[in-house]
Amino acid sequence: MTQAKTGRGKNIKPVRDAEATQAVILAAAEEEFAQHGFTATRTEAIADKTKVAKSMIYYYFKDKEGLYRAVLTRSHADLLETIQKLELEQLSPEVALENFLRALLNCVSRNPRLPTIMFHEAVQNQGKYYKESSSVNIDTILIAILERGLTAGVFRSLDPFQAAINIMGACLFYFIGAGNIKQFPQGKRLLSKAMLEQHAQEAIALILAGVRSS
Amino acid sequence: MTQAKTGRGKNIKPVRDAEATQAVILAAAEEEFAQHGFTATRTEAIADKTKVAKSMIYYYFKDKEGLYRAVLTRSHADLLETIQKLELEQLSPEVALENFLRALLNCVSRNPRLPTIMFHEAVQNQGKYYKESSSVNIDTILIAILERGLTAGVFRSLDPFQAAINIMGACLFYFIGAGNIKQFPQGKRLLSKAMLEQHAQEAIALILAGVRSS
DNA sequence: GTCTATACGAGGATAGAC
DNA sequence: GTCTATCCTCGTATAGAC
Repeated sequence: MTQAKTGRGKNIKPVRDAEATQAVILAAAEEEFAQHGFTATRTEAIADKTKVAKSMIYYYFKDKEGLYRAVLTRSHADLLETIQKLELEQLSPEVALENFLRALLNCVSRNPRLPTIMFHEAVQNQGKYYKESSSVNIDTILIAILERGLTAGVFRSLDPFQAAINIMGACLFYFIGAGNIKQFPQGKRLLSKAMLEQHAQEAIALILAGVRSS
Repeated sequence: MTQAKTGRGKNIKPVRDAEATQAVILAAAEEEFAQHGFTATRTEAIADKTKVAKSMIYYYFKDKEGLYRAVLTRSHADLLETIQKLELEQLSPEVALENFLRALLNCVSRNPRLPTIMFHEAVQNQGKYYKESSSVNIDTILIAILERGLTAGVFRSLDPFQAAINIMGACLFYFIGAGNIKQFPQGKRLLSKAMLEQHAQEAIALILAGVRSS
């Protein structure tokens, strides 16, 4: 997609690649929306980051809201596909749960902006756009796994709905709190590869131990 | 503090109570900041909600940022005091953990805006104001409990730092996701008294089972 | 202490040249 | 397709009467 720039006489500027430009805008928008949410994000901040003109946003995405929708759907679709590919219904509840968690954590580790995007959407917009962008959601999938494990007797007695939320929290809060947490004295780099892997391990261990029966 | 209004001739308006006005503004601001975060909150929205003039915000709190700081410090202090009163160092790690969780969940159940305020602060402002407003933080307290339990051998082998974050997540994500979650088909009222109590129970059970050794 | 009216800057969106 | 220049609304903050 990103073919060679059509740089003739002048040294850098003229790019002229519709797809590339859109991709660049989307990437920058994702960062900005992830940090600030819809309202507080400035279109100019996105433009500055991309080094394309602000008006390109309106050319490709109509307005700020259109761009927001685009970011939201893309992020969410990415996560949802990954999870659905696992075909968790085929597996035993314990294995299904572990695979689910591993995939989820892997996905958000690759794109740590995802949790904060969803968070902003949930809090600021009360899930308005979120709802539009998908019929199925991942919580439902997790609930189903927990229910199967309950009836099979491999999980301890718990409320699937409540447990699903708390499990998601144990996985995702890390990314949401990252900004705050890095202010701590020890000043660890939470999004380094090593720390992300450790987080995945720790979260999975906590959850599996937390739901197992006996 | 909120003494009788000095309503003479006219039917409602003239209140003239500095403390009361400040309190009203603070309460409204807390709601708005909790939903929208600092930047996206409109001072006018706060004023509309309070039915006092917008300029009162500037009179009492200098500017939007001053008001934000006030909200943040108050929320945080409330939570921190509650936890510190427990004198957890005196207790065994298991009991300390359970009391900690119970107090935390009780506190945020009474004020469900607290988690979203802290979250916005973490994500949008990277914990800038948060850091100012307190030297100690609750995560540190939780980490200490986990470390004590580790050396005592009552908790399974885990990383206290990582575990503390994930535990907080299991408790608080419920409130952060509430906006999104209520869009679900079943449409439960997540902030009803019954549901909040169930959440506390479920979260505590999950965490205790998750950290216990053997 | 409280209100109304307003100044002023920031930011979303568009026009039109290239 | 991309840019620059510009319009105009919205939102913070202040002035000044009561």
